[in-house]
Amino acid sequence: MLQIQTIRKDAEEVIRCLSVKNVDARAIIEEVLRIDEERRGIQKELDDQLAEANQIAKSVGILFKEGKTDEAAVLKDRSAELKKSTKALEEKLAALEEAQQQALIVLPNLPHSSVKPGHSAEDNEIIHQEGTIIPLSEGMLPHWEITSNFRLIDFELGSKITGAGFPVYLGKGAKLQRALISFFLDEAIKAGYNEVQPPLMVNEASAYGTGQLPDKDGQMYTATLDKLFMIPTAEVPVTNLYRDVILREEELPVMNVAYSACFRREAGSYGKDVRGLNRLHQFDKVEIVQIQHPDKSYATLEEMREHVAGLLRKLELPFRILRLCGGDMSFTSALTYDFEVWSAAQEKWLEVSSVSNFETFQAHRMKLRFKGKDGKAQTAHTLNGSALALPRIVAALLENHYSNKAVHIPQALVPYTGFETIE
RNA sequence: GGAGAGAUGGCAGAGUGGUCGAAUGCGGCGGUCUCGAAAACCGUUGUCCCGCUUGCGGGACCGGGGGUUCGAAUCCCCCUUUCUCCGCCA
Repeated sequence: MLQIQTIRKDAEEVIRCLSVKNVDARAIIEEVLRIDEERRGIQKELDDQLAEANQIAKSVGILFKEGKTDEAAVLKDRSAELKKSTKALEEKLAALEEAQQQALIVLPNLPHSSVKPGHSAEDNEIIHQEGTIIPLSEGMLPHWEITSNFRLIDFELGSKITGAGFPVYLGKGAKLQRALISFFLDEAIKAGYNEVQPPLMVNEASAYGTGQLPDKDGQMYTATLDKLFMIPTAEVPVTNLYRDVILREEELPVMNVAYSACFRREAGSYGKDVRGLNRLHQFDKVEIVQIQHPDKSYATLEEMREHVAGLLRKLELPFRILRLCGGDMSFTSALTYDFEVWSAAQEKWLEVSSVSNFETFQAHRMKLRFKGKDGKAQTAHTLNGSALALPRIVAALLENHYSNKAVHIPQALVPYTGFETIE
Protein backbone atom coordinates (compact mmCIF):
# COMPACT_ATOMS: atom_id res chain seq x y z
CA MET A 1 0.00 0.00 0.00
CA LEU A 2 1.22 3.48 -0.79
CA GLN A 3 1.87 5.63 2.25
CA ILE A 4 0.00 8.83 2.83
CA GLN A 5 3.34 10.46 3.70
CA THR A 6 4.66 9.64 0.22
CA ILE A 7 1.64 11.19 -1.41
CA ARG A 8 1.71 14.24 0.85
CA LYS A 9 5.36 14.81 0.00
CA ASP A 10 5.00 14.82 -3.77
CA ALA A 11 1.57 14.02 -5.12
CA GLU A 12 2.46 15.00 -8.68
CA GLU A 13 5.36 12.54 -8.74
CA VAL A 14 3.09 9.73 -7.51
CA ILE A 15 0.57 10.53 -10.23
CA ARG A 16 3.34 10.54 -12.84
CA CYS A 17 4.73 7.18 -11.64
CA LEU A 18 1.31 5.55 -11.70
CA SER A 19 0.76 6.78 -15.24
CA VAL A 20 3.63 4.45 -16.23
CA LYS A 21 1.27 1.64 -15.19
CA ASN A 22 -1.47 3.29 -17.24
CA VAL A 23 -3.33 4.32 -14.11
CA ASP A 24 -4.85 7.78 -13.93
CA ALA A 25 -4.71 8.32 -10.19
CA ARG A 26 -5.28 12.05 -10.08
CA ALA A 27 -8.86 11.95 -8.82
CA ILE A 28 -8.07 9.41 -6.09
CA ILE A 29 -4.90 11.21 -5.01
CA GLU A 30 -6.72 14.50 -4.69
CA GLU A 31 -9.47 12.82 -2.69
CA VAL A 32 -6.88 11.18 -0.43
CA LEU A 33 -5.20 14.51 0.25
CA ARG A 34 -8.52 16.19 1.02
CA ILE A 35 -9.47 13.40 3.45
CA ASP A 36 -6.01 13.51 5.03
CA GLU A 37 -6.24 17.19 5.77
CA GLU A 38 -9.66 16.84 7.34
CA ARG A 39 -8.53 13.78 9.27
CA ARG A 40 -5.60 15.62 10.82
CA GLY A 41 -7.79 18.51 11.86
CA ILE A 42 -10.26 16.18 13.58
CA GLN A 43 -7.46 14.26 15.25
CA LYS A 44 -5.99 17.42 16.75
CA GLU A 45 -9.38 18.48 18.07
CA LEU A 46 -10.07 15.04 19.48
CA ASP A 47 -6.65 14.71 21.11
CA ASP A 48 -7.08 18.06 22.84
CA GLN A 49 -10.46 17.05 24.24
CA LEU A 50 -9.16 13.67 25.38
CA ALA A 51 -6.27 15.42 27.10
CA GLU A 52 -8.72 17.55 29.02
CA ALA A 53 -10.84 14.52 29.92
CA ASN A 54 -7.78 12.67 31.18
CA GLN A 55 -6.85 15.64 33.30
CA ILE A 56 -10.35 15.82 34.78
CA ALA A 57 -10.43 12.11 35.60
CA LYS A 58 -7.20 12.48 37.53
CA SER A 59 -8.46 15.53 39.42
CA VAL A 60 -11.73 13.82 40.34
CA GLY A 61 -9.81 10.94 41.85
CA ILE A 62 -7.75 13.31 43.98
CA LEU A 63 -10.77 15.40 45.03
CA PHE A 64 -12.65 12.28 46.13
CA LYS A 65 -9.73 11.20 48.28
CA GLU A 66 -9.69 14.61 49.87
CA GLY A 67 -13.45 14.46 50.40
CA LYS A 68 -14.18 17.47 48.19
CA THR A 69 -17.21 15.87 46.54
CA ASP A 70 -18.82 19.16 45.49
CA GLU A 71 -15.87 20.21 43.42
CA ALA A 72 -15.67 16.74 41.97
CA ALA A 73 -19.32 16.89 40.90
CA VAL A 74 -18.67 20.03 38.84
CA LEU A 75 -15.82 18.34 37.03
CA LYS A 76 -17.96 15.28 36.42
CA ASP A 77 -20.45 17.39 34.50
CA ARG A 78 -17.72 18.80 32.29
CA SER A 79 -16.44 15.29 31.74
CA ALA A 80 -19.87 14.09 30.64
CA GLU A 81 -19.98 16.90 28.08
CA LEU A 82 -16.57 15.96 26.78
CA LYS A 83 -17.64 12.36 26.55
CA LYS A 84 -20.40 13.27 24.12
CA SER A 85 -18.21 15.42 21.90
CA THR A 86 -15.25 13.03 21.88
CA LYS A 87 -17.53 10.21 20.92
CA ALA A 88 -18.80 12.20 17.93
CA LEU A 89 -15.25 13.12 16.95
CA GLU A 90 -14.09 9.53 17.30
CA GLU A 91 -16.79 8.35 14.95
CA LYS A 92 -15.90 11.05 12.47
CA LEU A 93 -12.21 10.19 12.69
CA ALA A 94 -12.87 6.48 12.21
CA ALA A 95 -15.00 7.24 9.15
CA LEU A 96 -12.26 9.41 7.66
CA GLU A 97 -9.58 6.83 8.36
CA GLU A 98 -11.72 4.18 6.72
CA ALA A 99 -12.34 6.41 3.70
CA GLN A 100 -8.62 7.11 3.40
CA GLN A 101 -7.79 3.43 3.69
CA GLN A 102 -10.36 2.54 1.02
CA ALA A 103 -8.90 5.12 -1.34
CA LEU A 104 -5.27 4.14 -0.71
CA ILE A 105 -5.81 0.42 -1.00
CA VAL A 106 -6.92 0.60 -4.63
CA LEU A 107 -3.74 2.36 -5.73
CA PRO A 108 -1.14 0.03 -7.23
CA ASN A 109 2.54 0.05 -6.32
CA LEU A 110 4.80 2.63 -7.94
CA PRO A 111 7.00 1.11 -10.64
CA HIS A 112 10.79 1.23 -10.30
CA SER A 113 12.38 4.07 -12.26
CA SER A 114 13.78 1.60 -14.82
CA VAL A 115 10.30 0.40 -15.79
CA LYS A 116 9.24 1.59 -19.22
CA PRO A 117 5.70 2.57 -20.05
CA GLY A 118 3.70 0.22 -22.23
CA HIS A 119 0.25 -1.18 -22.68
CA SER A 120 0.56 -4.91 -23.11
CA ALA A 121 2.84 -7.94 -23.32
CA GLU A 122 3.96 -6.60 -26.73
CA ASP A 123 5.83 -3.80 -24.98
CA ASN A 124 7.83 -6.04 -22.66
CA GLU A 125 11.55 -5.89 -23.17
CA ILE A 126 13.45 -9.11 -23.93
CA ILE A 127 16.67 -8.78 -21.99
CA HIS A 128 18.08 -12.27 -22.33
CA GLN A 129 17.62 -15.45 -24.35
CA GLU A 130 19.47 -18.73 -24.31
CA GLY A 131 19.17 -22.36 -25.42
CA THR A 132 18.53 -23.83 -28.81
CA ILE A 133 15.17 -23.44 -30.41
CA ILE A 134 14.53 -26.58 -32.39
CA PRO A 135 12.56 -25.84 -35.54
CA LEU A 136 9.20 -27.58 -35.85
CA SER A 137 9.68 -30.84 -37.67
CA GLU A 138 7.99 -34.08 -38.54
CA GLY A 139 7.35 -36.26 -35.48
CA MET A 140 7.07 -33.44 -32.97
CA LEU A 141 3.98 -33.61 -30.85
CA PRO A 142 2.15 -31.10 -28.71
CA HIS A 143 2.34 -32.08 -25.06
CA TRP A 144 -1.34 -33.01 -24.80
CA GLU A 145 -0.77 -35.76 -27.34
CA ILE A 146 2.34 -36.99 -25.53
CA THR A 147 0.56 -37.05 -22.16
CA SER A 148 -2.32 -38.91 -23.75
CA ASN A 149 -0.16 -41.42 -25.67
CA PHE A 150 1.82 -42.38 -22.60
CA ARG A 151 -1.10 -42.11 -20.14
CA LEU A 152 0.72 -39.40 -18.15
CA ILE A 153 -2.20 -37.08 -17.61
CA ASP A 154 -5.95 -37.59 -17.95
CA PHE A 155 -7.71 -34.29 -18.47
CA GLU A 156 -11.16 -35.82 -19.03
CA LEU A 157 -10.99 -37.73 -15.78
CA GLY A 158 -10.24 -34.49 -13.97
CA SER A 159 -13.22 -32.85 -15.66
CA LYS A 160 -15.41 -35.66 -14.45
CA ILE A 161 -14.46 -35.53 -10.81
CA THR A 162 -13.88 -31.76 -10.48
CA GLY A 163 -14.03 -29.71 -13.66
CA ALA A 164 -11.99 -28.49 -16.58
CA GLY A 165 -8.52 -27.35 -15.59
CA PHE A 166 -8.08 -29.95 -12.85
CA PRO A 167 -5.99 -32.68 -14.48
CA VAL A 168 -5.30 -36.10 -13.03
CA TYR A 169 -1.64 -37.15 -13.23
CA LEU A 170 -0.98 -40.84 -13.68
CA GLY A 171 1.98 -43.21 -13.43
CA LYS A 172 5.17 -41.62 -14.76
CA GLY A 173 3.25 -38.36 -15.17
CA ALA A 174 2.60 -38.26 -11.42
CA LYS A 175 6.17 -39.29 -10.68
CA LEU A 176 7.48 -36.54 -12.95
CA GLN A 177 5.46 -34.00 -10.98
CA ARG A 178 6.89 -35.25 -7.71
CA ALA A 179 10.41 -35.30 -9.18
CA LEU A 180 10.20 -31.69 -10.35
CA ILE A 181 8.86 -30.52 -7.00
CA SER A 182 11.70 -32.24 -5.13
CA PHE A 183 14.28 -31.00 -7.61
CA PHE A 184 13.12 -27.40 -7.33
CA LEU A 185 12.97 -27.56 -3.54
CA ASP A 186 16.42 -29.10 -3.27
CA GLU A 187 17.95 -26.52 -5.60
CA ALA A 188 16.46 -23.72 -3.52
CA ILE A 189 17.66 -25.27 -0.28
CA LYS A 190 21.15 -25.53 -1.80
CA ALA A 191 20.91 -21.81 -2.58
CA GLY A 192 20.20 -21.06 1.07
CA TYR A 193 16.41 -21.08 1.28
CA ASN A 194 14.52 -22.63 4.18
CA GLU A 195 11.73 -24.98 3.28
CA VAL A 196 8.25 -24.12 4.52
CA GLN A 197 5.03 -26.03 4.08
CA PRO A 198 2.18 -23.56 4.49
CA PRO A 199 -1.60 -23.95 4.66
CA LEU A 200 -3.35 -23.95 1.28
CA MET A 201 -6.12 -21.73 2.56
CA VAL A 202 -5.70 -18.26 4.04
CA ASN A 203 -7.88 -15.74 5.81
CA GLU A 204 -8.90 -12.32 4.58
CA ALA A 205 -6.12 -10.46 6.38
CA SER A 206 -3.51 -12.55 4.57
CA ALA A 207 -5.16 -12.01 1.20
CA TYR A 208 -5.00 -8.26 1.83
CA GLY A 209 -1.45 -8.47 3.14
CA THR A 210 0.11 -9.57 -0.13
CA GLY A 211 -2.31 -7.55 -2.25
CA GLN A 212 -4.57 -10.26 -3.71
CA LEU A 213 -7.42 -8.31 -2.16
CA PRO A 214 -9.00 -6.11 -3.22
CA ASP A 215 -7.27 -6.24 -6.60
CA LYS A 216 -7.74 -9.92 -7.47
CA ASP A 217 -11.03 -10.60 -5.75
CA GLY A 218 -12.85 -13.01 -8.00
CA GLN A 219 -9.68 -14.78 -9.10
CA MET A 220 -9.48 -16.79 -5.91
CA TYR A 221 -11.61 -19.74 -4.92
CA THR A 222 -13.35 -18.96 -1.67
CA ALA A 223 -14.81 -20.95 1.17
CA THR A 224 -17.53 -18.43 1.89
CA LEU A 225 -18.89 -20.10 5.03
CA ASP A 226 -15.51 -19.81 6.74
CA LYS A 227 -14.28 -16.70 4.92
CA LEU A 228 -11.17 -18.49 3.68
CA PHE A 229 -9.44 -18.31 0.33
CA MET A 230 -7.68 -21.09 -1.59
CA ILE A 231 -4.19 -19.73 -2.20
CA PRO A 232 -3.39 -18.64 -5.78
CA THR A 233 0.31 -18.93 -4.90
CA ALA A 234 2.44 -19.89 -1.87
CA GLU A 235 3.56 -16.26 -1.86
CA VAL A 236 0.44 -15.45 0.14
CA PRO A 237 0.88 -17.70 3.19
CA VAL A 238 4.68 -17.59 3.15
CA THR A 239 4.95 -13.79 3.04
CA ASN A 240 2.17 -13.41 5.60
CA LEU A 241 4.16 -15.53 8.02
CA TYR A 242 5.82 -12.20 8.75
CA ARG A 243 2.70 -10.06 9.02
CA ASP A 244 2.91 -7.78 12.09
CA VAL A 245 6.50 -8.84 12.69
CA ILE A 246 9.50 -6.67 13.52
CA LEU A 247 12.66 -8.57 12.56
CA ARG A 248 16.15 -7.82 13.76
CA GLU A 249 18.30 -6.43 10.96
CA GLU A 250 20.78 -9.29 11.26
CA GLU A 251 17.97 -11.75 10.47
CA LEU A 252 17.82 -10.32 6.95
CA PRO A 253 17.59 -11.61 4.36
CA VAL A 254 14.82 -14.04 5.27
CA MET A 255 14.83 -16.71 2.55
CA ASN A 256 11.95 -19.14 2.37
CA VAL A 257 10.93 -21.65 -0.25
CA ALA A 258 7.63 -23.48 -0.39
CA TYR A 259 5.99 -26.02 -2.57
CA SER A 260 2.24 -25.69 -2.80
CA ALA A 261 -0.67 -26.44 -4.98
CA CYS A 262 -2.07 -23.19 -6.38
CA PHE A 263 -5.69 -22.47 -7.20
CA ARG A 264 -6.87 -19.89 -9.70
CA ARG A 265 -10.34 -19.34 -11.07
CA GLU A 266 -8.90 -17.71 -14.21
CA ALA A 267 -12.24 -16.05 -14.77
CA GLY A 268 -12.56 -14.60 -18.23
CA SER A 269 -9.70 -16.54 -19.78
CA TYR A 270 -11.68 -19.33 -21.39
CA GLY A 271 -11.12 -20.08 -25.02
CA LYS A 272 -7.63 -19.36 -26.23
CA ASP A 273 -4.44 -20.84 -24.86
CA VAL A 274 -6.12 -23.13 -22.40
CA ARG A 275 -5.37 -26.38 -24.14
CA GLY A 276 -3.53 -29.09 -22.22
CA LEU A 277 -1.31 -27.74 -19.50
CA ASN A 278 -1.22 -24.16 -20.73
CA ARG A 279 -3.71 -22.84 -18.20
CA LEU A 280 -5.08 -24.74 -15.21
CA HIS A 281 -7.25 -24.04 -12.21
CA GLN A 282 -5.06 -26.14 -9.95
CA PHE A 283 -1.34 -26.48 -10.46
CA ASP A 284 1.85 -27.07 -8.53
CA LYS A 285 4.51 -24.49 -7.92
CA VAL A 286 7.65 -23.99 -5.91
CA GLU A 287 7.91 -20.39 -4.78
CA ILE A 288 10.91 -18.53 -3.39
CA VAL A 289 10.21 -15.62 -1.07
CA GLN A 290 12.67 -13.17 0.43
CA ILE A 291 12.48 -10.37 2.93
CA GLN A 292 15.38 -8.02 2.45
CA HIS A 293 16.91 -4.72 3.51
CA PRO A 294 15.77 -1.91 1.16
CA ASP A 295 19.39 -1.18 0.22
CA LYS A 296 19.93 -4.74 -0.96
CA SER A 297 16.62 -5.75 -2.49
CA TYR A 298 17.56 -5.07 -6.11
CA ALA A 299 20.77 -7.08 -5.81
CA THR A 300 18.61 -9.84 -4.33
CA LEU A 301 16.20 -9.59 -7.26
CA GLU A 302 19.11 -10.25 -9.62
CA GLU A 303 20.20 -13.25 -7.53
CA MET A 304 16.70 -14.68 -7.64
CA ARG A 305 16.60 -14.15 -11.38
CA GLU A 306 19.89 -16.03 -11.73
CA HIS A 307 18.57 -18.86 -9.55
CA VAL A 308 15.56 -19.34 -11.83
CA ALA A 309 17.76 -19.18 -14.95
CA GLY A 310 19.95 -21.91 -13.42
CA LEU A 311 16.95 -24.21 -13.00
CA LEU A 312 15.94 -23.83 -16.64
CA ARG A 313 19.51 -24.50 -17.75
CA LYS A 314 19.60 -27.72 -15.74
CA LEU A 315 16.33 -28.76 -17.34
CA GLU A 316 17.91 -28.02 -20.73
CA LEU A 317 15.07 -25.80 -21.83
CA PRO A 318 15.42 -22.82 -24.17
CA PHE A 319 14.19 -19.73 -22.36
CA ARG A 320 14.12 -15.97 -22.41
CA ILE A 321 13.79 -13.27 -19.77
CA LEU A 322 11.58 -10.24 -20.12
CA ARG A 323 11.52 -7.03 -18.15
CA LEU A 324 7.86 -6.16 -17.93
CA CYS A 325 6.57 -2.81 -19.07
CA GLY A 326 4.42 -0.71 -16.73
CA GLY A 327 1.17 -1.81 -18.29
CA ASP A 328 1.87 -5.53 -17.96
CA MET A 329 3.17 -5.42 -14.40
CA SER A 330 1.11 -6.61 -11.49
CA PHE A 331 -0.73 -4.37 -9.05
CA THR A 332 1.81 -4.96 -6.29
CA SER A 333 5.10 -5.05 -8.17
CA ALA A 334 7.77 -2.39 -8.57
CA LEU A 335 9.88 -4.42 -10.99
CA THR A 336 9.15 -7.80 -12.55
CA TYR A 337 11.10 -10.24 -14.71
CA ASP A 338 9.11 -12.89 -16.51
CA PHE A 339 10.65 -16.16 -17.67
CA GLU A 340 9.30 -17.91 -20.72
CA VAL A 341 10.23 -21.34 -22.07
CA TRP A 342 9.91 -22.35 -25.67
CA SER A 343 7.18 -24.82 -26.44
CA ALA A 344 8.56 -26.64 -29.48
CA ALA A 345 5.39 -28.14 -30.89
CA GLN A 346 3.12 -25.21 -30.07
CA GLU A 347 5.81 -22.88 -31.41
CA LYS A 348 5.32 -20.29 -28.75
CA TRP A 349 6.74 -18.97 -25.52
CA LEU A 350 5.11 -20.07 -22.28
CA GLU A 351 5.42 -18.04 -19.10
CA VAL A 352 6.83 -20.20 -16.33
CA SER A 353 8.08 -17.74 -13.76
CA SER A 354 7.64 -14.24 -12.56
CA VAL A 355 10.26 -12.73 -10.28
CA SER A 356 9.37 -9.46 -8.58
CA ASN A 357 10.48 -6.87 -6.09
CA PHE A 358 7.54 -5.36 -4.24
CA GLU A 359 9.72 -2.96 -2.29
CA THR A 360 7.63 -1.80 0.70
CA PHE A 361 4.21 -2.23 -0.93
CA GLN A 362 3.33 -5.55 0.70
CA ALA A 363 5.38 -4.83 3.81
CA HIS A 364 3.38 -1.70 4.54
CA ARG A 365 0.14 -3.59 4.19
CA MET A 366 1.24 -6.24 6.61
CA LYS A 367 3.35 -4.09 8.91
CA LEU A 368 6.49 -6.09 8.23
CA ARG A 369 9.46 -4.22 9.59
CA PHE A 370 12.99 -4.70 10.81
CA LYS A 371 14.96 -2.95 13.47
CA GLY A 372 18.54 -1.88 12.92
CA LYS A 373 21.34 -1.02 15.33
CA ASP A 374 19.86 2.43 15.87
CA GLY A 375 16.74 0.79 17.30
CA LYS A 376 14.46 2.36 14.73
CA ALA A 377 11.86 0.19 13.03
CA GLN A 378 11.97 0.41 9.26
CA THR A 379 9.76 -1.18 6.63
CA ALA A 380 11.38 -4.12 4.85
CA HIS A 381 11.29 -5.06 1.19
CA THR A 382 9.61 -8.25 0.00
CA LEU A 383 10.42 -10.23 -3.13
CA ASN A 384 9.27 -13.47 -4.64
CA GLY A 385 9.56 -15.63 -7.68
CA SER A 386 8.31 -18.89 -9.09
CA ALA A 387 11.08 -21.45 -9.04
CA LEU A 388 9.20 -22.89 -10.76
CA ALA A 389 5.59 -23.46 -11.81
CA LEU A 390 5.13 -27.02 -13.02
CA PRO A 391 2.54 -27.34 -15.79
CA ARG A 392 4.21 -25.34 -18.52
CA ILE A 393 7.61 -26.72 -17.52
CA VAL A 394 6.16 -30.20 -17.99
CA ALA A 395 4.69 -29.11 -21.32
CA ALA A 396 8.01 -27.73 -22.55
CA LEU A 397 9.95 -30.68 -21.15
CA LEU A 398 7.77 -33.19 -22.97
CA GLU A 399 7.77 -31.29 -26.25
CA ASN A 400 11.44 -30.26 -26.34
CA HIS A 401 12.84 -33.58 -25.18
CA TYR A 402 10.68 -35.79 -27.38
CA SER A 403 12.46 -37.71 -30.09
CA ASN A 404 12.28 -41.18 -31.58
CA LYS A 405 8.90 -41.64 -29.97
CA ALA A 406 10.28 -41.20 -26.45
CA VAL A 407 10.65 -38.45 -23.91
CA HIS A 408 14.22 -38.14 -22.63
CA ILE A 409 14.47 -36.87 -19.07
CA PRO A 410 17.25 -34.28 -18.54
CA GLN A 411 20.20 -35.67 -16.54
CA ALA A 412 19.68 -33.33 -13.59
CA LEU A 413 16.20 -34.75 -13.08
CA VAL A 414 16.95 -38.47 -13.47
CA PRO A 415 17.95 -38.97 -9.81
CA TYR A 416 14.51 -37.67 -8.93
CA THR A 417 12.42 -39.53 -11.50
CA GLY A 418 14.27 -42.80 -11.29
CA PHE A 419 13.77 -43.27 -15.04
CA GLU A 420 15.54 -41.77 -18.06
CA THR A 421 12.86 -42.10 -20.67
CA ILE A 422 9.15 -42.21 -21.07
CA GLU A 423 8.17 -44.46 -23.92
C1' G B 1 -19.18 -30.79 19.25
C1' G B 2 -19.44 -30.27 25.16
C1' A B 3 -17.10 -28.42 29.98
C1' G B 4 -13.41 -25.53 32.38
C1' A B 5 -9.04 -22.17 32.55
C1' G B 6 -6.15 -18.50 30.10
C1' A B 7 -4.56 -14.33 26.40
C1' U B 8 -0.33 -8.24 29.76
C1' G B 9 6.02 -5.10 26.66
C1' G B 10 11.59 -9.30 22.86
C1' C B 11 10.65 -13.41 26.61
C1' A B 12 8.98 -14.88 31.60
C1' G B 13 5.61 -12.81 34.91
C1' A B 14 2.96 -9.23 38.66
C1' G B 15 -1.08 -6.10 38.56
C1' U B 16 -9.11 -7.16 40.19
C1' G B 17 -11.64 0.44 39.51
C1' G B 18 -7.93 6.03 40.36
C1' U B 19 -0.58 9.73 39.22
C1' C B 20 -0.45 2.07 35.38
C1' G B 21 2.42 2.49 29.40
C1' A B 22 2.16 -0.83 33.24
C1' A B 23 6.25 -3.90 39.20
C1' U B 24 10.05 -7.54 39.00
C1' G B 25 13.37 -10.94 36.52
C1' C B 26 15.77 -12.37 31.97
C1' G B 27 17.36 -10.60 27.35
C1' G B 28 19.07 -6.11 24.31
C1' C B 29 21.78 -1.37 24.16
C1' G B 30 25.26 2.32 26.59
C1' G B 31 28.72 3.06 30.59
C1' U B 32 32.09 2.04 35.07
C1' C B 33 35.84 -1.61 36.34
C1' U B 34 39.63 -4.69 33.12
C1' C B 35 45.39 -5.48 28.90
C1' G B 36 40.82 -7.83 27.15
C1' A B 37 36.65 -10.73 28.55
C1' A B 38 33.40 -12.68 32.30
C1' A B 39 31.18 -11.27 36.85
C1' A B 40 29.50 -7.09 39.54
C1' C B 41 27.50 -2.25 39.56
C1' C B 42 25.02 2.22 37.17
C1' G B 43 21.91 3.96 33.33
C1' U B 44 18.72 2.87 29.30
C1' U B 45 15.26 -0.15 26.65
C1' G B 46 7.64 -0.90 22.78
C1' U B 47 4.52 0.50 18.46
C1' C B 48 1.48 3.96 15.94
C1' C B 49 -0.83 8.91 15.16
C1' C B 50 -0.98 14.44 15.72
C1' G B 51 1.33 19.32 16.76
C1' C B 52 5.42 22.96 17.24
C1' U B 53 10.41 20.59 15.40
C1' U B 54 18.05 18.25 16.17
C1' G B 55 14.27 18.26 21.25
C1' C B 56 9.66 18.74 23.40
C1' G B 57 4.30 18.39 24.09
C1' G B 58 -0.41 15.72 23.31
C1' G B 59 -3.24 11.24 22.00
C1' A B 60 -4.08 5.85 21.19
C1' C B 61 -2.63 0.83 22.17
C1' C B 62 -2.48 -4.72 28.11
C1' G B 63 -5.81 -10.75 21.94
C1' G B 64 -10.04 -7.93 18.70
C1' G B 65 -14.78 -5.25 19.01
C1' G B 66 -18.71 -3.06 21.96
C1' G B 67 -20.60 -1.45 26.92
C1' U B 68 -20.72 0.40 32.34
C1' U B 69 -18.03 4.63 34.94
C1' C B 70 -15.90 11.21 36.14
C1' G B 71 -12.03 7.35 35.54
C1' A B 72 -11.07 0.37 32.91
C1' A B 73 -5.27 -3.91 31.94
C1' U B 74 -8.80 -4.49 36.13
C1' C B 75 -16.24 -4.91 35.85
C1' C B 76 -20.12 -6.66 31.84
C1' C B 77 -21.31 -8.61 26.65
C1' C B 78 -19.75 -10.60 21.79
C1' C B 79 -15.78 -12.58 18.75
C1' U B 80 -10.95 -14.81 17.93
C1' U B 81 -7.34 -17.86 19.89
C1' U B 82 -4.37 -21.14 23.33
C1' C B 83 -4.30 -24.93 27.06
C1' U B 84 -6.72 -29.08 30.00
C1' C B 85 -10.60 -32.81 30.21
C1' C B 86 -14.67 -35.46 27.51
C1' G B 87 -16.74 -36.92 22.66
C1' C B 88 -15.63 -37.83 17.44
C1' C B 89 -11.77 -38.83 14.01
C1' A B 90 -7.08 -39.36 9.46
